[in-house]
Amino acid sequence: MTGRSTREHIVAAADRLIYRKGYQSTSFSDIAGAVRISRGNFYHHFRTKDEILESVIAARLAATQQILANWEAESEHPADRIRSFTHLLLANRTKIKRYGCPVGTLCTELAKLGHGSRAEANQLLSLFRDWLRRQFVRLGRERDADELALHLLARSQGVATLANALRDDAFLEREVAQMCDWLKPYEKAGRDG
Amino acid sequence: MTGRSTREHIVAAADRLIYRKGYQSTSFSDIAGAVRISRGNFYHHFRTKDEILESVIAARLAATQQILANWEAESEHPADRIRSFTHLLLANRTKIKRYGCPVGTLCTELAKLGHGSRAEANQLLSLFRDWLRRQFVRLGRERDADELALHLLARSQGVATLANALRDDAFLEREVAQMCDWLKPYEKAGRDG
DNA sequence: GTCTATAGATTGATAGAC
DNA sequence: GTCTATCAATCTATAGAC
Repeated sequence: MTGRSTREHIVAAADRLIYRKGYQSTSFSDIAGAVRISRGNFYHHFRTKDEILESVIAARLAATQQILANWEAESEHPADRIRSFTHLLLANRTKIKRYGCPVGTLCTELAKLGHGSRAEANQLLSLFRDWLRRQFVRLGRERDADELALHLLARSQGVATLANALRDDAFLEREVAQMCDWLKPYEKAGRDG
Repeated sequence: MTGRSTREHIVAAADRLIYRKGYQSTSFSDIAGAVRISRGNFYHHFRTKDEILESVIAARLAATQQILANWEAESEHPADRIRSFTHLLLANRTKIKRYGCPVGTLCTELAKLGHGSRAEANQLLSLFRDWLRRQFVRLGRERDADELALHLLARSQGVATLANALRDDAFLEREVAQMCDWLKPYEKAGRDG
């Protein structure tokens, strides 16, 4: 029980607040209040607000890679792994209904702000995209694996956006089930091949 | 040629800026600069920034209803009308790649801000939802017309989100084509019934 | 109806004591 | 490493002259 460093506390609080309120709406005062430190103490750990964002994105990238690695460890068959991805929407349903997808909403906000960390935020999408692509390759879809990955990514983004706006549980469950239905033909082909 | 009133100019400029930069990022200075009036003059036309947002949403609701009415006038068959909806993504591709979907990004931002006009922004989604639902009813899908409408709405939201993040034209065209493919079975059933 | 001037709050960021 | 005090800029909003 070493306890996390102040820097780690700052990143964790900023991560949470940026997800809930958005980057621009999250002020130093907000983060300072959450971490219980003074605003001035911030600049001992980070030079600018943008630097905090960079650390938050880096932390999310690391966490995402961990999730993807876990899904690979939990299931051998690619179709099961892809289902783990779609079920993220169900596992995080409460937060998604309240705050949307943490990846999609950040990418959208940074795009509108013309923010310099937009590319780094997009890497979060790329992690899922590349991981899904590899699963479809293993299902024998080398030819269109990336298209299929982007299709599923887009579907889940759209579901998160509408689930957030409408706060509709039935819709969310229905769409996840449909994504799994959509996957079935590819799964069969994978087992055949 | 009566010319638009100052108030209309303000709403038009705010609409454009809110789409491009987001609501929170759009300041009175930004709008004043675009309309070429002083900041103080604002408050002769609107009491608060939130009131401008309300007017912008009202203008978008009116414009959306006009678009839907046009689609109905242009095509008699519901499937053709639904295709008009999906082709919005192509017609507005340049803006969507830069700024995302004006409806989805506004709903997402207002949800994160916990803004009072969130419900009004969601009415923009409802306009599309209800209109699509009516088209599916006319295709003989009374039972699941609303589900189908939400499905298509979610798909288009996801496509807009990813097209914005990735700035990928091929992806956008591919997904719109796939939405049209998805529609075909319902269209046939509609013609049969 | 438009302007200038300014209030009052908050923002990101800095300086320096402890 | 944490604090208080403060700066300069920006924001929404108001008051009042013209």
